[in-house]
Amino acid sequence: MKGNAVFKSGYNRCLRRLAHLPPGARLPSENELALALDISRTTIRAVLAALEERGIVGRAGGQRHLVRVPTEPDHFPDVQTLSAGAAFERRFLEWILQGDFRAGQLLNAAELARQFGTSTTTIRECLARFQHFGLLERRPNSSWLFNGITVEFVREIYDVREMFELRATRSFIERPDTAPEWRELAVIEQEHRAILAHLDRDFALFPQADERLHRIIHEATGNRFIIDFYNVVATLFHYTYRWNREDARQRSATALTEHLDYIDALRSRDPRAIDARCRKHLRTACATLIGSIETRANTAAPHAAILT
Amino acid sequence: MKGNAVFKSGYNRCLRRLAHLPPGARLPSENELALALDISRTTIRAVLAALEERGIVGRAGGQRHLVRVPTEPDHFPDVQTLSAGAAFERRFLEWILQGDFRAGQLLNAAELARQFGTSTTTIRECLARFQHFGLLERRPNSSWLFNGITVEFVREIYDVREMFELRATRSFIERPDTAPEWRELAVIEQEHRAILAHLDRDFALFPQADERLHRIIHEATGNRFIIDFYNVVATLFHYTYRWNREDARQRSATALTEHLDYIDALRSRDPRAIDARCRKHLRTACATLIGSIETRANTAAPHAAILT
DNA sequence: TGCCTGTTCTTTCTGCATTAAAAACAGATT
DNA sequence: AATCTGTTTTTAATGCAGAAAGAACAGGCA
Repeated sequence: MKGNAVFKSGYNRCLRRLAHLPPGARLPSENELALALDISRTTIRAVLAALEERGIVGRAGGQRHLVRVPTEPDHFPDVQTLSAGAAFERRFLEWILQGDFRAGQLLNAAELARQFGTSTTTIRECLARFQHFGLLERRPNSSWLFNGITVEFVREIYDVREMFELRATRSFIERPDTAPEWRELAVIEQEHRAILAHLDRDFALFPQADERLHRIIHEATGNRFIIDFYNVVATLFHYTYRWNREDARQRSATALTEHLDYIDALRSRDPRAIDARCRKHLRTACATLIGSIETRANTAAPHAAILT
Repeated sequence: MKGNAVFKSGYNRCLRRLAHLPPGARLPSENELALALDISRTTIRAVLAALEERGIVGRAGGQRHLVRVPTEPDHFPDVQTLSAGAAFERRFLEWILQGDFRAGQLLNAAELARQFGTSTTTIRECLARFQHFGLLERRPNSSWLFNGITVEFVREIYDVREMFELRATRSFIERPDTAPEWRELAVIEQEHRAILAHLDRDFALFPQADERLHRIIHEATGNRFIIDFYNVVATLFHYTYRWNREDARQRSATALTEHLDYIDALRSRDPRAIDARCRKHLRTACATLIGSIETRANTAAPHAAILT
């Protein structure tokens, strides 16, 4: 049966909203809440009914009011607020990229379903998405082949990424000075400087800043294929970033500095400077990733084979 | 239940193979057949059992022999040799791209399942694939949005395609003279000349030749993202080629000539010449496609709304 | 009239069951 | 020893059903 993730996430978000109200306050109308939480009125009604049930909300006639201020234990656990598919996607990527699963191994849907406690239907649908990432290959009427994050794979990704990002910078610098992107860029620059200023404390914030900068550049193209590709890249990097924790501080510092140069180049609107800085940064990033793959291959023993 | 498409396609391909043998001839072993038809021995055994049942194949002890030469009516209809998913994919693309379905309309899986006579499971899985094409957008817990082949969409595709193809030519010309790609290119060139020589009769062969040329170039990169993208492009073009039948002959002639120039440039290995010819050809192709979209928008009345 | 809540109907999500296909195993035959 | 066929065990493809979420309809009240 369908897991009521929308209900639970709505319930939690609704609680958070009520926490700001004083006890006794009138609740907003069902329509207002539905709009605010971006779920249907049907679901809001279910949430409100549950809140009444638990004595958090009371009603007089058609009007609802807050009975007591909700507390932390009133919330559902976060895991339950993800749909079966989304939850599996997260856990699966974590498992396959962080764990010891190696390129060339086969995955079977039935086993995964057992392991992750969901149905094969959900598994199949999600694995199909990863095909798109170039991570998995489907072999009809047979198991799935894990292609793995190999050096070759990273080269292919970066090859495309460089093309796309250079192309994106051209769209970016065509924006008029008044465009919101330039303001956003200034904010990103400040964020970078702030991290650099307290590097020892904050270097772990680098991935977010990185994602924000590259995303705004890619999005300037307005090209759905380029943006879609960046989403893939960002997802993969999110999960592979932690492969090599050594020098994380140093690597962040280098990348942040390269970013600042890159931002300067963008401001200058000089294509040559931009190309040079962008290429330089991407090459460093690519080399870093390849480096962690190799470290990983040498250190972690492949005691994988949980699944044949 | 699972439709036995593998069995039926194997059955047909097996028949075709037997048609070359004289009556009374010994059949190859199960293993050999399984390997040759690229299906499992289990399925081959089912096929052979069915052939015995129908008196096409007989057996003495463990040995099978051909009793009578199979004829056309012994085959299964082609439609049944496609898996539920593949069959739906084909019919759906045909329907949505050839029909009057317009950008911005909503699709719902339940209705499609009724219309195409398959289950919603299959529909969902396939629609997910088309997300990748940029054709559809999934809106969780709600219907699918058809983005359509708009002028904007075509511009985005060609923007990426130009980057990829220019990049691919660089890989291509790095191949040594002895590489099989150059031989294949020569064959493609001959094919082009042959079509041009009998243009009035053969211009309908152009799409195949076009696909073959561009594919060999893209594949030279060995980059899975580039090749995957070309697969998307090729599929879309396969279904949109027939939008504007006017001037099909003339358009093919232009493209074929541009291809020949492009091939010459590749042979010269001169990057500038290649870029110029490649760009020119892609711009023509893009303009042609945009032209047919506009024609289509003006002529075909949007009496679509089969689905709300 | 416009917004609210109550109700009903439709559609998606997701687990499960069933059958086709593959894979593994085992004895037989050359 | 290698290859063949017969048999059994697993796994993937796909339809279906039940519950959740969305959408539309309807009466009531400011």
